[in-house]
Amino acid sequence: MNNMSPATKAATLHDVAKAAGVSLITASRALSNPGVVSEKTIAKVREAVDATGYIPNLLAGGLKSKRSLMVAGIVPALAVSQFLPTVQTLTGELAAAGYQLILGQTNYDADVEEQVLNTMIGRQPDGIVVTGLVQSQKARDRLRQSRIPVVETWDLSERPIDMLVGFSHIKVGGALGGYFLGKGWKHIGIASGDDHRARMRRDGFETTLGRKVPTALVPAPSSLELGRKALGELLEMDPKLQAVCCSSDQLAQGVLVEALARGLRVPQDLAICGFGNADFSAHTVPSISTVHVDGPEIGRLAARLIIDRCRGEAVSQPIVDVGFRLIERQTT
Amino acid sequence: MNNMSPATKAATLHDVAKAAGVSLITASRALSNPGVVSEKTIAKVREAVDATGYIPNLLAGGLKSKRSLMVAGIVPALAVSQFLPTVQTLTGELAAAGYQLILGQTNYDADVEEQVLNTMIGRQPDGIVVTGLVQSQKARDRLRQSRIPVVETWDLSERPIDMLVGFSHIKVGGALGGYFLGKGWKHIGIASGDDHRARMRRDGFETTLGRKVPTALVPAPSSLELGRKALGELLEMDPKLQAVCCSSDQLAQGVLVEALARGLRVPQDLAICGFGNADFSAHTVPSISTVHVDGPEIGRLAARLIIDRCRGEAVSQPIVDVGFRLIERQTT
DNA sequence: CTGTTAGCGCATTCAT
DNA sequence: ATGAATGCGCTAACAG
Repeated sequence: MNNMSPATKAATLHDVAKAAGVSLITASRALSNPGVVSEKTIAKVREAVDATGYIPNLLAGGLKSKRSLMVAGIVPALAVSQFLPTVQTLTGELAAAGYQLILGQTNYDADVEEQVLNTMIGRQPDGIVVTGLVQSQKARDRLRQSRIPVVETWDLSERPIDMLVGFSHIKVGGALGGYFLGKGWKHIGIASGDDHRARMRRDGFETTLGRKVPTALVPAPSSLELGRKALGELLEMDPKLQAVCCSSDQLAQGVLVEALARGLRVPQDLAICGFGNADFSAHTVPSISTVHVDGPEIGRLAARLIIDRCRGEAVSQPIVDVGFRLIERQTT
Repeated sequence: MNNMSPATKAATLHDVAKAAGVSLITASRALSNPGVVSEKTIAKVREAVDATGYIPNLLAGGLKSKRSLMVAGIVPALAVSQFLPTVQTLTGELAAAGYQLILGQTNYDADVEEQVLNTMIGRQPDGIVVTGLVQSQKARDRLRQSRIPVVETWDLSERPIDMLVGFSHIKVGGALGGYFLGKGWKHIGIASGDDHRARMRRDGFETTLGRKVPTALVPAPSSLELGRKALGELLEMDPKLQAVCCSSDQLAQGVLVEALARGLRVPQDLAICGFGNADFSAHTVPSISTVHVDGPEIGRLAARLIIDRCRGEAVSQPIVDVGFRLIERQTT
């Protein structure tokens, strides 16, 4: 290895070429397109790279080649655990293909979202992955105009900006409504975050039940604490409460804890259902019934779509419905 | 607003300048350094920006100005909930200052970490924030040589690569050990992840107790499920188990659930202590004793250090110990 | 206050 | 298989 003074300027491809005794472009090709360069030259260049400690400047490469090898990922807030498996898988799959993820947070605010997306476009990402549908129409137009591959996720729409991997929250709500109907519960409550997707599930739920349902709304991010509070509110609205439908497993766990603390038997006195199939839900006592969504798969597919598009391959199915699955456990 | 055909090439600063009837550089200054440009010119340029739908190419700007306005953030895995508040705050604070975060995941693997850091350096970030200390010596050397501001976090070291915001895991373990000693518990067990920092806390714990402690090791990421399993293992090792020290609140919650499921009274039959002060820990029944670490503050300080350094301001305190705090709740 | 010139580091033409 | 020239889009330096 080398032993350059720490103040030395970073080596450029120019330095590598000089050290290897070849031209700039040959060094470039040896590294990024070795197929067209002789073995011997490649070896020399490799050696020069080690000697100089060269690290390619991806900014410069991206500027010229129009491929930044970056993908923007937009979430409402990182701590929304709902999306974590998706973002984690997305990041990993992209990294495996040589892409890095730039993170943006919208705080559930359409104006911030628009702002963030603008900045992201300026970074010339090779793709943009958004959790949820992009709210602002201005941002949608701009994204479409930018010709950057876009994947909206965790929701369904007839007219995505470009591509989409998600599922129908209306249908989730409907399925839950049907399940609650089948159980014959009359005194039902909802504990729900007040974000867009939770509202849609609630709409689907109430539509299937054919009536409005008493609801405790909680701010994001939902948590065990808020679930406990929500149950308190719901019991005040309806002391005969038999079952609660929650917009997340965190809330459901809170409702469960509060119910047990109040001496209610679950599910005999109070049934509880969550959403998201969090890692803990199968292992609480009693275990939490919920709706499973394959978060990692959403991330994987989103990465696949972006990468295929970047490679110029035709994307045969730009809208993927990954569906969902009711999981019946002990709380119902 | 405009109504360009969607196939139109993206507007460049050149187009804006032409539309505004000024030179390229004036347009540039009107946008990035308005102080030195007349009101009238700025207005004209602003208008031209709207008309053309111009979005600055930050790749090009960064190449020339040597300020990419990007910061690399490295985590073992995004789903390690321990770090989420830090990363979320970091991302937010950086965004507020005009910087975006590029995410990298190491999967607790030193080779992957080295690889990821190399790629990151190639993106010319204005700063790098790492959770934990960088393991690979090669990577440390390279980072130092790169002259990029680096903040290591969530740990303490006499010789960080550059800057550091964290606390001593040895001391956390020591404090927990002292607390357990004070309680007079004899039959003690540890449920611990097998990552570097958890090991250090365990070392500190055992050192203070003056003996080895039966340990159930669990793989990352720790979870409620693994906590339940761990208690099973610990009870097999020592049926008289009185107290368990866990490396995360997720594990602690699992131990709690399993203990209650086995009919043990907590804390009378079994005391439990966690680490991290997760959002749920204060609200379980019984609530979980734990060690509080200010994750958001770590993110905020890391952002501050990077930003100050980028602005050329002297950083008076490159090593910040944010400390920790034992929180005694009902499980002890 | 505004403009001209130059070049960041690399990859895509073309040529040899 | 290798090389020379050109420019990606922007901003830092210097002029005026």
